[in-house]
Amino acid sequence: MAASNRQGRKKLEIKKIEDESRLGVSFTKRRAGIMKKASELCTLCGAKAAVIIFSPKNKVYSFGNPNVESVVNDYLSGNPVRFLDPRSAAGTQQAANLQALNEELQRLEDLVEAHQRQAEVLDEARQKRVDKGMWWDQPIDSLNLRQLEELSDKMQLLKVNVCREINKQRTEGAAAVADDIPTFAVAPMNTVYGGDNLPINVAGTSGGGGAEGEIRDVPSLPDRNHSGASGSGLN
Amino acid sequence: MAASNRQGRKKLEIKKIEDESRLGVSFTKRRAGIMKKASELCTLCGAKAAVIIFSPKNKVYSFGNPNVESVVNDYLSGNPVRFLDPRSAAGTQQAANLQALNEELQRLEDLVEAHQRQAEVLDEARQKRVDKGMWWDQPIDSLNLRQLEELSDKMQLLKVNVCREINKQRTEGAAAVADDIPTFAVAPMNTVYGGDNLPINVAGTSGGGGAEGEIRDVPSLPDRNHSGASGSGLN
DNA sequence: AAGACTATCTTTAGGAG
DNA sequence: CCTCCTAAAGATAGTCT
Repeated sequence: MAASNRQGRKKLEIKKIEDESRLGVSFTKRRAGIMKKASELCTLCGAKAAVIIFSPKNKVYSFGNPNVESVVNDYLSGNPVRFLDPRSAAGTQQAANLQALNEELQRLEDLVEAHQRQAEVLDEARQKRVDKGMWWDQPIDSLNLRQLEELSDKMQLLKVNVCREINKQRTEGAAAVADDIPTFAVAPMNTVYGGDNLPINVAGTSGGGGAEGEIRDVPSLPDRNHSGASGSGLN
Repeated sequence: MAASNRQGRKKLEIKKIEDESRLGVSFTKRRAGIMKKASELCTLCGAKAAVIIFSPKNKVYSFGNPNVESVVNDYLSGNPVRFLDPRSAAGTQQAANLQALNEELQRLEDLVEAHQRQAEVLDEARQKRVDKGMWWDQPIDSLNLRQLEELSDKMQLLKVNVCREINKQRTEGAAAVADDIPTFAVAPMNTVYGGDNLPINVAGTSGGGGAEGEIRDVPSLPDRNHSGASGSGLN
């Protein structure tokens, strides 16, 4: 009914909306829009895509074709990781740090590999023993256990080194960043920040206004078939 | 240029585009559109978001605010815990890096702890059973084994993330920070850090773009399923 | 807070260079 | 592969129910 004097859309500057209630409405509308666009892209072009959005209140919304996990997985595993190149910092103290870190990483990797092999062997071996009715043979997992502990040790070490390395880098570039940001530490890492005791999705980003975002464009990588589509209820 | 008979937009059905060349053009345009929308959503509403798109030819494109890793990590772990005050470096790229790294480190710590506990329990339990003469009880190490494999997976992931973060921090500083609307500039992540590009992951494409895609909306933590033994060792 | 409406702004198919 | 153009299709801010 009514007057036809309805207002139409007004141009909106792309900057943080301060009005909470409008922000919420816009968020909902735009979120839906993005999801729709993403699904259209998938349908039209046969692309695989994932969209993950955390509302300002940290609720999660996501879209994925064929599903989020698969896409994220491919993304993660498709980004080749190179060890750090000490040469780029040749002669500096950093070079030494990187060198140490690299060694740590290498050892870590070796361990992982060894463990994977070990796991296979273990499984196979046990299966074999079981098949033969030698289900009592058990010294095997004490070995397993030792490896596990070694692994833990290595991880601790890695963590320490990474912390130290990061701290060093941060101090060096302090000019730009300024301020005394809490230092990375191995021990006191339990200082929970964020205050609120939300059971799950809490994000402490509060103050941050920035919204630059990062965009990347990587050459390629073949992908593997992952199917599956889990359905999930809306909330 | 003769005729000014320019055609305007035509309605397009939302179904797979068969014409390869048109598909490519549409893909490019729509992909850019989605990225833009996502960044606008982040700016307007202060949301965190990540978009990952695989072209039909499996090239990867992504957007993330504050960065893909962080959002994906939060999505995967469902519990963003902050240990550093993000505000101290609010808005800077470093803040994002530190945050992501911190998350990884926390997870690492948790893993180590869990495994140490596990190791103790295992050892104790077995000892107890052995003492009681129940040396036949062995289902225990099948569990052990599963955990081991999961651990390996996580370490792999950890390594990836740590490496990337470190590299990012090292290369930063020279990188001009484009202000303004996030330019969808290409940041060649694959640029060699260690020397050369190694062949990385493989995966079968099977362009089957299904169709639908899955949309989810959860206030709580999503499932953390990511089994799949991705083959190949990147790195 | 959820829909409906509408005027307007934004995206993009198709085509040309 | 791009960029630019046009005009139609689509998304949506503001408003009212």
